[in-house]
Amino acid sequence: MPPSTPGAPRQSRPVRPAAPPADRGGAGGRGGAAAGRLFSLPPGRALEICANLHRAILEHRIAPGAKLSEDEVGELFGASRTVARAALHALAHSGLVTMERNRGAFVARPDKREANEVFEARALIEPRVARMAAAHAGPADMTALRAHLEAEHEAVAADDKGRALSLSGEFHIRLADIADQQVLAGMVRALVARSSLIIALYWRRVDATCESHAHHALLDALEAGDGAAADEIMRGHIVDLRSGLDLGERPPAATSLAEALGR
Amino acid sequence: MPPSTPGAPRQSRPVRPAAPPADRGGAGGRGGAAAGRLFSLPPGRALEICANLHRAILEHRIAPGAKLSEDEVGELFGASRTVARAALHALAHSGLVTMERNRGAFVARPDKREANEVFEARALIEPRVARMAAAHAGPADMTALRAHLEAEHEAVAADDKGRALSLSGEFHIRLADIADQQVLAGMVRALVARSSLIIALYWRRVDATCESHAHHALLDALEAGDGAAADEIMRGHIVDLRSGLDLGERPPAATSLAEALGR
DNA sequence: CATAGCGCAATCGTATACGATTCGAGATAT
DNA sequence: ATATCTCGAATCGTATACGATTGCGCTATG
Repeated sequence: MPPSTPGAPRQSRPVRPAAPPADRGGAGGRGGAAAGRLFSLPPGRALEICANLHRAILEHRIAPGAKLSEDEVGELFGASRTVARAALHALAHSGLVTMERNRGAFVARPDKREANEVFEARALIEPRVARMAAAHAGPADMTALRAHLEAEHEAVAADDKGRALSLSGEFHIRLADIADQQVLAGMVRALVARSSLIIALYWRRVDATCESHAHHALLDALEAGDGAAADEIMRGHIVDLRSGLDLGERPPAATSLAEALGR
Repeated sequence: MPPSTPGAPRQSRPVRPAAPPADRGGAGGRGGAAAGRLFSLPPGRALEICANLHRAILEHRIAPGAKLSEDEVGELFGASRTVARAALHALAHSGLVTMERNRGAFVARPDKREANEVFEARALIEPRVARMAAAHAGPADMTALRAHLEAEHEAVAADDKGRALSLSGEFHIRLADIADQQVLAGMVRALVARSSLIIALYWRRVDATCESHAHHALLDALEAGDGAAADEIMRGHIVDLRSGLDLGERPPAATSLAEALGR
């Protein structure tokens, strides 16, 4: 319909937020359609923008603290400010951006305290999710997970940090979907997203990012249907992740801004 | 302040959705300001509408399934559709309303499955929160909690079901605030809100609603600084709550609509 | 030279307008 | 009498317009 009208003077490169419009759906097992929704937005342009920004942030293509002007976002995606605004609000609710009245939206910059809280929450929730996943995983799920790990390896091999991190987080989300717990899955989604911000700010370990063998171990536990093992492995994995953060340091000074996104 | 410009032809009484504009702040202990925010909206009219609808839903003044027309909500609160829309979106993000494209917003009607998931999540999260609260609670917190229990009793004595339920839920939120865990507190807030919808749909126990002595027992555990006890009591409390639901029954047919809110 | 006052540009908040979609009532044919 | 089709009202989705607020740079002054 209307969006195709590229003729408009609005050129401004589309910033190519990431890959094609490929939506992640598909592969997942029984998860179902509704379970995969990141935001509680009705399908539409706003959701598309939301998903794109979400990915861009998760892949560290936009730095924490960057300003997300409504005008800019709108023009960038060829939509009006109204739509951009809705997308930013959705992002704000998921904790990825903060909004200040009459000031605008900014990519969130979780402080040390919040970072600790996020990982404490993950340490509480995800082991249980892993346990449930072990109880629910079917052959199709295992196949999908194996393919996912493969993709993770490829990203690491290609030294594509952003994508590797993104996939690593997505692994946790897939587990939640397999566990067939939509409520917990929603929480995991939000926590993983915020974790990405935290990692962007406080990560200190330079070596193999999240490519720890924990994911493989989890796969094994799931295959064996060993819920207790999955629980324990996940707990250790989260603790390990947190240990890779430097939570004694003060948040690095606010980085420049939107221009840090490649402009 | 600014909206005083009543000159506009828009009269429509503000509908006084519930009680005075009393915001719940204050009493809470160290929680702080930011912790108490229900929605990630910048202060403004939208937040006010959001909070009002939120309370109305939590007090069962609006039934699950009721339609929330943008026009209607807007005129009801003397705001334009734009603002109403933002408020409804915020509510949708917190899971209290569902939005269907080109159809509108409706108060959510969690199905049996979702109800179970919500209480499973609460059974996982809240015991831990209670344990943390026991470790953090100070004298001021205890005083506030005692006052809160007092209010709960009063509401029950006055046979004000809606308010009693609302206060009962708020008790759980206060615990999360005392625990000084904003992330978990946010989750508890959302879960409590959804629980209210679930109770509206599936509650079967007619006797003393949530006025079980569990809250008193929790108070005692907190006072003694006994985290383990608080954990266990809370777990039992959640299980008890869930046992009061009839999750074998099919959701009652959708009630009329917004007019059920007293207008 | 440092500081306070002032004006302007940028951005957000809100309202309104118009096109698109959906659902339901009424008419018509079988 | 029932089922189907068509048309219309209601409601949402999106765009645009205007007023308000904020922050910043410039100028004037002690």
